[in-house]
Amino acid sequence: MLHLDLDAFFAAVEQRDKPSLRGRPVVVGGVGGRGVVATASYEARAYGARSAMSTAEARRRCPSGTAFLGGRFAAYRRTSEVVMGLLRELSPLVEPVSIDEAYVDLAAGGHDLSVAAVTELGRDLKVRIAAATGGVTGSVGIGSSKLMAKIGSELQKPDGLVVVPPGGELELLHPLSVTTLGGVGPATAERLHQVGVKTVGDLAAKSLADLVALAGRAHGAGLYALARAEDDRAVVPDREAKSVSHEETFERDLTDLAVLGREIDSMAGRVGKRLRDSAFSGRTVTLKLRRYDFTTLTRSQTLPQPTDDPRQIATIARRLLADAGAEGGLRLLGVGVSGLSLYAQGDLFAEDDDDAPMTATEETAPEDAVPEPPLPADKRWWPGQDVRHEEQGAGWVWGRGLGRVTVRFEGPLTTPGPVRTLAADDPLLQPADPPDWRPTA
DNA sequence: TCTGGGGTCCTAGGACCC
DNA sequence: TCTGGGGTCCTAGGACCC
Repeated sequence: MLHLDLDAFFAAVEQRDKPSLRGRPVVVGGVGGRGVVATASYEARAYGARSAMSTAEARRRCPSGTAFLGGRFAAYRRTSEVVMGLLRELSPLVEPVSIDEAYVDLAAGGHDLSVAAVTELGRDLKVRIAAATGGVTGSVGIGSSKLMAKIGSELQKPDGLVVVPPGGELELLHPLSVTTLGGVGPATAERLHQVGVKTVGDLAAKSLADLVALAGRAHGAGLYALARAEDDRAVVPDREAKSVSHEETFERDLTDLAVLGREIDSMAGRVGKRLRDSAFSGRTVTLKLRRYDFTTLTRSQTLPQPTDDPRQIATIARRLLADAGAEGGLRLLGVGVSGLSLYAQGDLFAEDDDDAPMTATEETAPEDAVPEPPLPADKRWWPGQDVRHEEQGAGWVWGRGLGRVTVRFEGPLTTPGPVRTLAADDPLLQPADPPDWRPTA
């Protein structure tokens, strides 16, 4: 496994594009009164500027002559894509973790996995990245798992290369601070410190039961394994998005519900557009708000059908805001949609085609009060396109116009058949479906 | 002039169902 | 005459990551 982490990425792109910034402290992030630092160049880090620090604090620490920049995300994305392209030459299994970070499964790329060979590969990769990006450097870690590769890339930043030889994992891991492990943030670190755990070695001495009691079932079991360098997490090249959201911190706290309503409309517009651009829609609309005193809460509502409609998203978010109230003022609002499915409202079913798969319908949500035209006899639904789940020959098909139509097939969906419209009381839709029913009939 | 924005995953309680 | 045992879905919050 290889892990690549580009060094002070946003600041490095700025220094590449603007020679006058080279060798000078550069801070990229929010430049408004409530901004925070996204990336500080290594020159700025020398003065104590750090990611996630308020920009005001970074201004205090850095000398005059420091460049404070708002960021040019299109440029970062282009540069990132160049780098990801180089990684994909190494292996079909590349998992971008963020715009400046990725894992590569070298085994899947058919490489010689000897220490000497992967060391050479890492060196060569760094040279090619610098050449292709005009001087952006990256730190590379290579090891037997995601855990070891990631730790390797952190050990010699910037411009580092660390190969962890197989068998050397625990020797490297155990002296390190527990906070080196992914998933150990401030809260977990504090609790671990209270029971005397400072290093990964200390962690490895704890029982599974102790860690589960301390950090919860999933997290505790994860820590127990990582402390032993047990990590079989696979590289997942194409993760599907699970939610889409937009949020904004205001320069000054807002109280006026009319003003806040317009902010919601604008955010719902962005979210709806992004959903539409990616052909997703979602059922759960979430409003996030942060009050004047930084208390943060979320309110959500789940719809019977997925939506990507900005007006519908905004209407729900506005109502959630009205219920939550804006007393004292809000410093942040956010609008999000989750529970996503690949689903085009109507469009998938609008085209007529004569491959004539089988289908059946049942209205499941009469309270939706969707005006309900009789189902046209020539309507075609496409199991192959819209099956959301396939297992043991069972599947669910989505229709339009009648609300959500959920049909359960007790048979393979592979054989097309003629369209059938079943009444709600059709025996085929009853719980006692004959187990050998084939929807080819 | 403290404390961004975009996400993921997990937990827990309550409603509801069989 | 005092309370099952699964399971799913929804909501809310929290920890964490980059």
